[in-house]
Amino acid sequence: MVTMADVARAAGVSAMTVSNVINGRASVSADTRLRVLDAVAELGYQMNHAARHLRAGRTGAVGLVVPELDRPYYGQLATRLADGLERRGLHLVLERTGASREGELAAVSFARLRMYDGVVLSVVGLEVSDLERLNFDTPVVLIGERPVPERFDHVMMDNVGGAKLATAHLLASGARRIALVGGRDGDTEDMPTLRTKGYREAHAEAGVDVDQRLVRSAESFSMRGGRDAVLRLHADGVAFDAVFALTDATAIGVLRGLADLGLRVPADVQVIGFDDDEEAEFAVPTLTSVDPGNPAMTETIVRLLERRMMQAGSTTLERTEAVPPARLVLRGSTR
Amino acid sequence: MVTMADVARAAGVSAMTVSNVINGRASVSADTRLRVLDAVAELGYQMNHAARHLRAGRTGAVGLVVPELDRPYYGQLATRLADGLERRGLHLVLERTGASREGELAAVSFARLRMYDGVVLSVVGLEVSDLERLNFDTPVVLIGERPVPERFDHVMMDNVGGAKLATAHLLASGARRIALVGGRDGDTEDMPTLRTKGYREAHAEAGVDVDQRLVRSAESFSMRGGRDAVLRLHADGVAFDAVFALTDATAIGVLRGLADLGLRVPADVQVIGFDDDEEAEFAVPTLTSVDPGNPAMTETIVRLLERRMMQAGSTTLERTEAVPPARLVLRGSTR
DNA sequence: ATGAAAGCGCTAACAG
DNA sequence: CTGTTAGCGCTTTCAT
Repeated sequence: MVTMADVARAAGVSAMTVSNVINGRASVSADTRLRVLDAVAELGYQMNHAARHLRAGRTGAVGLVVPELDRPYYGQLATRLADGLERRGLHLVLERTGASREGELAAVSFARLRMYDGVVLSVVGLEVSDLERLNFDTPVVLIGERPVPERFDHVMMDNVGGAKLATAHLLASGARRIALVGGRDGDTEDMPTLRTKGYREAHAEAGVDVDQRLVRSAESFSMRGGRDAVLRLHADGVAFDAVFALTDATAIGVLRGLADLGLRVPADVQVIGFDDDEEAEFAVPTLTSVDPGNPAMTETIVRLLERRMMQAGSTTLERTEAVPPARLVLRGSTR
Repeated sequence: MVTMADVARAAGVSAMTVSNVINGRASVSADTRLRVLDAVAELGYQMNHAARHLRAGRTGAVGLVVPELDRPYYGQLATRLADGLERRGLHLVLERTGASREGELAAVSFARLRMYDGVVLSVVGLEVSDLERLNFDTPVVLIGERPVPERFDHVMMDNVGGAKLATAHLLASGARRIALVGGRDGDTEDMPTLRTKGYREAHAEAGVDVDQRLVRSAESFSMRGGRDAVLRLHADGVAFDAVFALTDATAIGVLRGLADLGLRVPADVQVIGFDDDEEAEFAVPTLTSVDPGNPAMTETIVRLLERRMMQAGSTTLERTEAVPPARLVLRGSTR
């Protein structure tokens, strides 16, 4: 292990000067800087991040904590965030919670989050009370749909509005029996409940009744969940002329299920998803989807994080709750 | 900030005893343990990982470093690895290199990798010489297709064999003009070159000539890259009765491109991908793909990593190069 | 079964 | 412009 002290000795300076050179701090003579850099190269010195972190409290990394690593939505979000952060000299690191609020998360993850200068936390499945306990002073921006404690910045999608947009479009194009795949009526303000609310509001405004059997929960918001739900719907003999799937991944599964059933999209059944994942543009047929304003969300997240990371004890900062407007992107799965 | 010393004071013991309790080390009386745990709960103490890391050299985290965060293959690999590692009490953290071997990676990432107890590194775009410089003693398992320095464990796909399998299947089913999307002839042993080699070998064995115009590079191994390549192929007036796409993401793009062109799959054109991503099962039509032995790879990676993490100075360990056998998974995109 | 002392490698604060 | 001192919060080692 080569330490700064080793480099200092080799260059004939103090460890402090090495530190100053490595961190590009002002006031090091060009000559000294060169000698130090030579020594660094010669010895193959690499910074010990743990030591810097302990002493300076800074890691240079931002953590993005999501429920699952294999959902396109999160992968694409991570990419956008990583791009935005890199422009500001920060490095993105991705972790998963496993979407379960149990043990692992509460016990391990919360302590781990202090490894980062800032954290973007997707709160699917976490209770407000869990978040209350998050009492370290790392800047945190929450994303996702659950209600969150007052003190956190929160960036969320317009779930109700977006779902309403999608449903209204289907109704306007003549659909009268719109299956809601992944839908759920409940009193918790989670993603499925909110999008279901938008679905119902659109129906109410159009004066169309909702057949309760059309609202189908899915085992997960995955491709498999979408396909299985639509196959079950059909097996149960429930007729439908359109599907609003609660996520794009689910919608891709729905398209697959409809193909299994020999139903044509959009001729027999129209389909709309939510998220505007890149997959939507390449599905067969291409998938109409609700764009929740992904670029705006990214921009906002980075800005909020940066703001809190600037100010150390940022309790004075006003708390922001941002909801970019949703927008419908029309593609081949609707008429 | 609540430290161990604070907890120790509250519990009327020494910091050392707190440490022993927290780490579940033996030899703490049940009574003392209880008092310490009470104090921990009361004060809301959370371990400072940076300090532990600096002192003990252990983080409990394994890093997976991949070129891109928004490729299904890597997301799914990460999920499998995280599952495997969690069973052994380790935590997976995902980082991206951006697939460029420039600056950022060499300068920042290598030092950052010491943040982990072990590292799984996907080496797309890295040169052997870069890896040689990776001279910290963190256990590393390399994945990906580039040749790697002697001292690293390496888990790779059977690129040549898998590509040969796919191509041979297409030839056997009567295809005579198989477009190779993403293909490239070269002398570097990278993924495209190796898969192209398998494609050519299958042709040679079947005694079928390859029209050089059928070997098309793609801008990237993404959906967009696949679609664009197939559209260009058509625009150039090159006839083809099958497509072997170098990755599943590329193949999904190819399916989209063929739909744009009004070509039916598999009636007019058969398609095979590589990776056996979950997407293959849900594409329209479902996608025949080369399964590189993903579960076996995961298992091997975890085992190799664990082995080196057990042994501190593991230079004595024999180095392993693992290549699980590839297998063709037949689905609806082939006849 | 518990504690005291020392120090991991770095950098803030100050001195020269 | 450069160096000295001290200490971040934990754990290793050795005593008791």
